[in-house]
Amino acid sequence: MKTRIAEVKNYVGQEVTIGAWLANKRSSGKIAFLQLRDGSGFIQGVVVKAEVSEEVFKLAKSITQESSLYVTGIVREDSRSPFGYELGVTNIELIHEAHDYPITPKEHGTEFLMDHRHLWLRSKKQHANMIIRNEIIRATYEFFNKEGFIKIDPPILTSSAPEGTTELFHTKYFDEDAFLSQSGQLYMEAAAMAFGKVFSFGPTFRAEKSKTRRHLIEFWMIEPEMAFTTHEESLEVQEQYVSYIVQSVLKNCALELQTLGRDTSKLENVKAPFPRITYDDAIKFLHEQGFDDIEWGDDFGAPHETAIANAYDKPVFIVNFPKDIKPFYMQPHPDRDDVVLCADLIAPEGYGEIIGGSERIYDYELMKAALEKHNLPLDAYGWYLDLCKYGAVPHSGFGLGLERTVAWITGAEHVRETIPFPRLLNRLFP
RNA sequence: UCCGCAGUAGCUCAGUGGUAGAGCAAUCGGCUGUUAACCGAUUGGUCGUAGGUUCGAAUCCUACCUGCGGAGCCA
Repeated sequence: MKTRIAEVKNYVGQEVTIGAWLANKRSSGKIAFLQLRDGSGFIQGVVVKAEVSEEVFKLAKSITQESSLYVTGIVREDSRSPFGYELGVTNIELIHEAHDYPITPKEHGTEFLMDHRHLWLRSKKQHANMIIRNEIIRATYEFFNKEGFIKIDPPILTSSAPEGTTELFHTKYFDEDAFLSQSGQLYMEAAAMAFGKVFSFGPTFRAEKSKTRRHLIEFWMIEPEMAFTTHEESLEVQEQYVSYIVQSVLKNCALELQTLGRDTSKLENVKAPFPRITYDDAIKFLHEQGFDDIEWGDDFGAPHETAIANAYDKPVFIVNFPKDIKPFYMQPHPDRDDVVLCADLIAPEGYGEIIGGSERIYDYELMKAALEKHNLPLDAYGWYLDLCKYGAVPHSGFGLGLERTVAWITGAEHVRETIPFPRLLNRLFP
């Protein structure tokens, strides 16, 4: 019976064949332990000299790391295995013999591992990272489908910047100038007026010279947008959504979290509702904590975000930022002219901002004035202004950065380990 | 763009002016329950690049390149 490692629990006591790669091996004179992986999981194959042919035992002792094999054996439960099962090998068929696999079972530096990212993905921890990333993606689709959202795909090639500030990747669109999308939000607002509740999930490009553990040049963002929805209602969706993905990972990726050595007690507590602190109170709090390098009107730096996050045992919303440090499309606070209806969600343990969201302006004159104030060309934004012209409604939305969320949940040191092939300031390879 | 750190064997590193080293990987041998297995042997070098100081430079000086960590900006 041909099967995969993830399925062997269904075949205890039976003989199965698995297509696998050799991750590592240990052997002595009369027994060999093969650490096998097949993409679905990791299992140990035990080859006992007395139980197999001489050729098979000789082969077992000589197989090189990352050679591909068909391994046949009897599945048995074993408490010594973290996975719970092992394979009593009866036969091995060598498919391809690998030589001088670069990533050895010892430690390696970041540069070397990143240069071999195409091979590094095979290792146990990177495998666990990608499985958890996949679970977050799966739970995202499940959550939004359950809540009645429609998935809408905004364009990646665009003619204008949603927010005039950040640097965009410039390219040519035949004879025109074009830019890679840095956010699908404006398109999602149009989609929300067509479908009510929508979400996007796709790549985003920022040509920023950012070089920290929280930044990628190309990253993936989930951007829901909801018509007839206030800022407060949007916050409730956000905390429900984040709780849902954390609880899904805890439920479905226990082995992967264990492989990564993640302290899950800090994740178990992540259940809605999340605490909220106003920008005003956050500034006061920071001053009380002894930060004298920030004043009302400044944006938070990484140390500020971390200090605020550390005051809570769940993700925390910072709400109502000053208008001047936020993008043009945010709805002003009804009682105050100087702040807008927005929130950043700060993840615990120093992982920083994972969501930015707001209620959007829907008054035509207000939007027109906002565009003009930011020197954005009205002709390029004409289609966006149309949304305020034909049946405008209060609406809110947010963007969640996938890699930062994966980094937080997996406990990764750096977001580069949370995406299969990271694009960084100095890395476009492999 | 700015600040700080680093570049020596395939990998991780030691070596601060006088013959280029260790562990791992690889190869060979040993070992019946290993968990980065262990033990013995063998193989393995343009010391990031260019220039300079010196009888002599991996080591000191200058420039450049590359990477890492952080800042700003952001998700």
